[in-house]
Amino acid sequence: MFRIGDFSRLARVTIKTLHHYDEAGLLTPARVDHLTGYRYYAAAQLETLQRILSLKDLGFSLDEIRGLLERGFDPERMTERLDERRIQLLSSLEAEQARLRRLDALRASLSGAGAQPQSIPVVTLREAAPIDVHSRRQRVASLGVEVQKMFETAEATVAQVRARADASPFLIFHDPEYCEANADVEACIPVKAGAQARLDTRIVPAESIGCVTYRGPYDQTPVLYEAMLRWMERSGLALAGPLREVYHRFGADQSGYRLPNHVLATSSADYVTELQAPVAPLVPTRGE
Amino acid sequence: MFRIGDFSRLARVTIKTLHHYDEAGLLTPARVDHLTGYRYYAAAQLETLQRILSLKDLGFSLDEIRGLLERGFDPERMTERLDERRIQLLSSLEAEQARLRRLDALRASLSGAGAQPQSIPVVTLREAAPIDVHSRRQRVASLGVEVQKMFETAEATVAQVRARADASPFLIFHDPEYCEANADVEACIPVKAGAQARLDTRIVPAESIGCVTYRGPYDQTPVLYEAMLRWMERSGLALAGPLREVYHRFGADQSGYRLPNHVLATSSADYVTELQAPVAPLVPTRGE
DNA sequence: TTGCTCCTCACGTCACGTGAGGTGGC
DNA sequence: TTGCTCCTCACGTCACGTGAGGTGGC
Repeated sequence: MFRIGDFSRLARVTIKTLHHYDEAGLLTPARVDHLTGYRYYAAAQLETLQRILSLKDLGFSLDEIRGLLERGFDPERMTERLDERRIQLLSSLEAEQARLRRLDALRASLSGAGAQPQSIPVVTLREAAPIDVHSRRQRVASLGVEVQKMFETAEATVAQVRARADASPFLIFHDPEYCEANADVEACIPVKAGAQARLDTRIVPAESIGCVTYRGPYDQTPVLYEAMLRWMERSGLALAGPLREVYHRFGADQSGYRLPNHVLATSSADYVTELQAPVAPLVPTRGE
Repeated sequence: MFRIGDFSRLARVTIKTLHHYDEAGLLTPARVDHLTGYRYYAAAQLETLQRILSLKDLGFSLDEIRGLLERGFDPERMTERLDERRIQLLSSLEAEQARLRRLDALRASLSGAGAQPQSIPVVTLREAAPIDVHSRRQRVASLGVEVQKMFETAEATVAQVRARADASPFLIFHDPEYCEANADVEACIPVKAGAQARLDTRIVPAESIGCVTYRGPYDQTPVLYEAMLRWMERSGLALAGPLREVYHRFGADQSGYRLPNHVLATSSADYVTELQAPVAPLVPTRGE
């Protein structure tokens, strides 16, 4: 039998940790003195503790460890849990590597001449979920009235079958380079899942995207597109799909459909627009 | 001005996060209605929020971010912080990769025939700090009385100058393979830092070591040595220095010196011994 | 007897999440 | 007027860390 202090020294954990494992029902002392409350541990419990610490090191929570150890040892369940953890670990490894790339990018941009608060990126990287849309695609002479018309008719069509989802409409630029004249564009209206029966829909797939949001008239897009490209370059990312512009707040005609008030702007100064660029790492990430 | 709900949607954070940043003094709303307490955010604050999120993503705490952003932008301080974070990130990346190797090792040992609770390793990996010792090294015919004598005289020598540190004595096996006959061994007594003036000392350097602790007579060492080797192989680790055995609780003569009671055992059944193997990854870890 | 070990509350950490219960805005 | 948005407590999360204040053991 070991007193808690000796036991903790041998296992190189704190007494508080042992208290905690006792409370959590993970490792109950072999004997507890009824009068003094002193905890005494058996030599064999040193091994149990090491197993607990091994599993904790692999990233399991104390609850999971209790589940894995308490009712006998089930190698199959253990294998399953390990496989789950493996996947989590791999993706967190990739995430950390991406983080490191972004950190290096920021560092590099600071050591350049124009070190300014502007160096801290406003572009954010996120994983976009797949989204159902009703869309119309065509080539337009310029990004003006023609595009507006595409959205109006698409909105009206979706409104007729009451399939509008509560998400912002967006425009996809299908040309390899962003261009404003003679552009191949697709106007997309998010629709509810399950609207395929009543409507011509397609799914915009899940992607990693870089995003920047800005307020004001649309003429800022080219500037932000440049900023986006610089960010991608510094972050070690490459364009992996067509660019798109999401309209969070905008002006609309509303003939044949109705939009909630909070998405409508009366002045172009109040427009809220987001530029999105699907991206993929230039350096392929190491997986298996 | 945006209401908090719109602002949070645009930035893809929760309202609660904005509340939290307000409380933390990180991002105070441009205007707060005195009557209703409603928070209103300016369009320019969207950028500030993105910068905050960028830095948070790189792993900075909210406190650190406040420090970096609040009193003007200091590129030098930022660069310093980034460099610190870079080091942390690199080492956590290495740790995660090692974790993955250990997970795979455990997984492999489970799919083998003898899937048993024993598969969960009791060997633990840790970083040992450098340690000052007084030692004597010699070749001994067997690991018995001769070794004991080495420890007794070393303890007595250390005791004379009152330089004993509160740590367990250990034996280093200098032969390339663990052997019990005609072995080149070194008995080490931990001493206080600053004892070099009065005593012949050396420093056992910092190392990554695999450890197993057991209780009972010394005859278990060979068995645990085997277990240690199997663990190293599965974990992708190689022996990187001489093996050692640490005596946490043992029998002693105490002629010419005194040990605290809790390290003394009256029966060999109560001995507590730890086997330590300095290790290094077989696959060199990727750094820069 | 003295100092050391151990005990049980109770609160803190970090970045929010999750209700409860209530009020303002369109 | 109704439903929606927003508000402020207040407590929970996870694996312990950090005292406070007190008692047993050698």
